[in-house]
Amino acid sequence: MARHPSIADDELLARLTGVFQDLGYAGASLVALSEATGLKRASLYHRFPEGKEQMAQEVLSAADAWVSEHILDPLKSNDPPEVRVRQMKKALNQLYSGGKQACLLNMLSSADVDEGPFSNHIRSAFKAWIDALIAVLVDAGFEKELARQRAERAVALLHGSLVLSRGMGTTRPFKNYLKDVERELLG
Amino acid sequence: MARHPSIADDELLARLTGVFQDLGYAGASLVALSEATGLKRASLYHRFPEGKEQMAQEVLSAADAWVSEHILDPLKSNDPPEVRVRQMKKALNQLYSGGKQACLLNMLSSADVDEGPFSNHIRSAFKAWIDALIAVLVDAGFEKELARQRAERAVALLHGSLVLSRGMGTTRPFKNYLKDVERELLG
DNA sequence: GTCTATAGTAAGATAGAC
DNA sequence: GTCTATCTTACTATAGAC
Repeated sequence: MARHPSIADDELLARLTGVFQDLGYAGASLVALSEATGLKRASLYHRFPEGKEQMAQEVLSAADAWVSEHILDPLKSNDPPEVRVRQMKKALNQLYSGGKQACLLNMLSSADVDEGPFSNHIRSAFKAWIDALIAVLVDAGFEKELARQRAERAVALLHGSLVLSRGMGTTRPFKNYLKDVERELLG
Repeated sequence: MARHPSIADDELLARLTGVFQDLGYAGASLVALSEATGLKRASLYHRFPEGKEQMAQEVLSAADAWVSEHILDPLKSNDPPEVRVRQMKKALNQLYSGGKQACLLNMLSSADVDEGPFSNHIRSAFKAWIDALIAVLVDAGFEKELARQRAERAVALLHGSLVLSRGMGTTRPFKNYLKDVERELLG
């Protein structure tokens, strides 16, 4: 028996994502990953032969794909800047569960001080996000260097609001961020 | 022999701090802590009988003391608001080594999802910081609710700039933050 | 594809010599 | 106060039955 997956790939990755978001890479033990997914450790190794590192890599890739579809692509659309930013806003609220979930990029940075297995991935994820925002701001009429500064600031503020939300045990900082992000960028 | 400490308490705590900042709580193994301090594991247990958790607690307390002396007290002084903020700026640059070091509060949050051993400490550290900034802003003439929002935003932006600096492998976000923090708060 | 059982390794922690 | 040596537990990973 059990010749078929007891959990779909999407759901599996979502559960793993949650564990890495909550505990970071070092803190995400196979026991925790196993309990979160309902799969025994050996079953996890069947799906991810290279173990925990592969799980984190695939979790990162899945997050990348989600962000591309729900955030970056909309930001690159031909809609007016305010519309594009508002779409990002909705997606961010989903991505971080209204401020209850930490950012994967922050939680997986812990693993690599100098050059870890996720450094390149994380760096390019941040860069892609900032670049997409720069394009929106340039479209909105901002001079390029100012656009870069504002975009970088908006991404920093987002991640800081998540750090603060987690640290203070309230989603208020994140919610305030969402409320102000449009003005923060375009105002 | 070896009847006297081979490393002073201050230096010891500083080294431990660095490890927790780089690796987080779960990632900071006793081997890493031992190598960073030059003390064997058994010697670390002699100084911290309750082990790793005690080390992290004392590291947090030492950071608290440093922040109180170099940031919070100056913020509570009678100097003009701009002077107080400029003092904070200098201290922040030291505390985070110009953006090369992550924030301890962020790195130790990973350990506790719901209520971990550091939650209260972290929460009150954030709160103390924000409250001190609120007082400065109120002194500068801002209405209280606006002061709270600006203070919280400045703290979030700081932590986000550190997340971004680490993730992108450049201290630029942090340096930009420092450059703008006075205007961000009082402008 | 999932499981139980188990190997192998690294982690946290202690005992006792100097 | 620091060390070597050791213990115990937890973690990562694999083997093989179903």
